[in-house]
Amino acid sequence: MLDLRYVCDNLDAVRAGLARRGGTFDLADVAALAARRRELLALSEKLKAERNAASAEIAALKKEKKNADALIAEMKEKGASIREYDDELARVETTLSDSLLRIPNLPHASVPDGKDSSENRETRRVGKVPEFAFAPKTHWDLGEALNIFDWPRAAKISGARFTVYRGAGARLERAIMNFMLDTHTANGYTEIFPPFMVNRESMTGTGQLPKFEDDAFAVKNNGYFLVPTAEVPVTNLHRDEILNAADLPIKYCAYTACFRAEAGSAGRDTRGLIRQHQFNKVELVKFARPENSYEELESLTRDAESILEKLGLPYRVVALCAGDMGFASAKTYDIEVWMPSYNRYVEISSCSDYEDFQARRMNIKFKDADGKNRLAHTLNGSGLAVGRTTAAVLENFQNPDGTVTVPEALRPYMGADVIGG
RNA sequence: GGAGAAGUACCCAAGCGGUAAGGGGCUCCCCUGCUAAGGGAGUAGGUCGGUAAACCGGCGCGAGAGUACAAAUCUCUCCUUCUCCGCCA
Repeated sequence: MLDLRYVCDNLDAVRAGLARRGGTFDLADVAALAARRRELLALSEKLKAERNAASAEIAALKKEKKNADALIAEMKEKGASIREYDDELARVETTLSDSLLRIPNLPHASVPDGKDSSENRETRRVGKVPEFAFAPKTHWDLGEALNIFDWPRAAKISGARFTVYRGAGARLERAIMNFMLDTHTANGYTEIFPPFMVNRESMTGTGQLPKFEDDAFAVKNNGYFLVPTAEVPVTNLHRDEILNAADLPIKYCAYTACFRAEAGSAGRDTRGLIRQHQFNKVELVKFARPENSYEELESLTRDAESILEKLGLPYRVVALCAGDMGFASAKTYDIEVWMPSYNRYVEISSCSDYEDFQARRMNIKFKDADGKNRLAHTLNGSGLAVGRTTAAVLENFQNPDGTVTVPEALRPYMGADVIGG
């Protein structure tokens, strides 16, 4: 959520920033509602001050057993006016906050212009893309031949876009998860294991609601949502809190299963592990001081990349252009791993600085050196998507005979050097 | 799932229609070689508005609604915690 006062005082700058994302937003409405809100507040508060003074008088009169009927009658009328103002105020504030909650974040100045992913800017490329002396297989063909994935049965017990892992496949997924968590905790991130269902307030706090309700799975009998990412429960840990400034930056890592409706992506990535209704992910979350949150974004991105480096998987980092960024983000780097079956780099992590956009929704502050409360900055990034990492390991380390060499870093977790054979 | 109890500040806690007691802690001061003890004063977070500040005002007793001139106090709905019962990995 943008700061209402800032929006009203800088209408043109805000319009220009939002225009970089594409789409149009009716800010005139917001400004008009904000002005009306201030008017109503002034009217209502003046009467309330009078009422408070009169209440004290009435109490004093009653104590002295004197008649207060005239004053009470007068206050009765004022009370009716207060109610009218407050009713309109409530309507104005509801509309206003609903509008604000649907306006995306402003892109940071360093974010490149552009309308979609074709205009993202490559920042760096690491590792060597493998050249196979044989025709490499896709991870779904490899997986079926090795009997480590069972999609027909996943479809039977659940439906499309679900996977059953078995044997070495299940073990590999778990090995990768543990390797990621161990790496991040060794690097100063505190491990969190949060609930996989959250309430509406949490989904609103990180920005999934109210605008993107169709993308989430809602639980029918209690109104909870299945988490689309650990970002939601973990960032909301500190909702409505004033953090100790000395504790910043706070760094968390968390594994959760992630659940996404994938509305609107019918027909895309229908085979393999790339796009699932349920997938595993290890997430990194930071709470930072505003003055160095962009440094924290750089280091968070590096921390996510370190997983790919340790595994020996080739990847690149791209800075998303303004038109391709997520709703709440001020700046995003995607990390893309080389996926032989796609013959291109495929997103495996998205690292974002939200500045105070989420913190304002969630009311997350910290006490400054001069004792003032300021909004914290929140950041997060996948560290990494586990299923896509499994796919990348299988494809990049496959051998001509259909076996897969286990990367060195995973061997202690796998208890094996090779899958199959 | 059933029955009961409770939610007031950093902590404990009183108040149960008429401007939010008290204690601990914390901050400052006094008193003492130092410390401890003692004495005094201050201490309702936040947030919204006038307005950038001083200052003034609105809201605030778990959340939201209602009754009333006036709500921590009365009514309703919800949330959380605790106790007992039931069920359960």
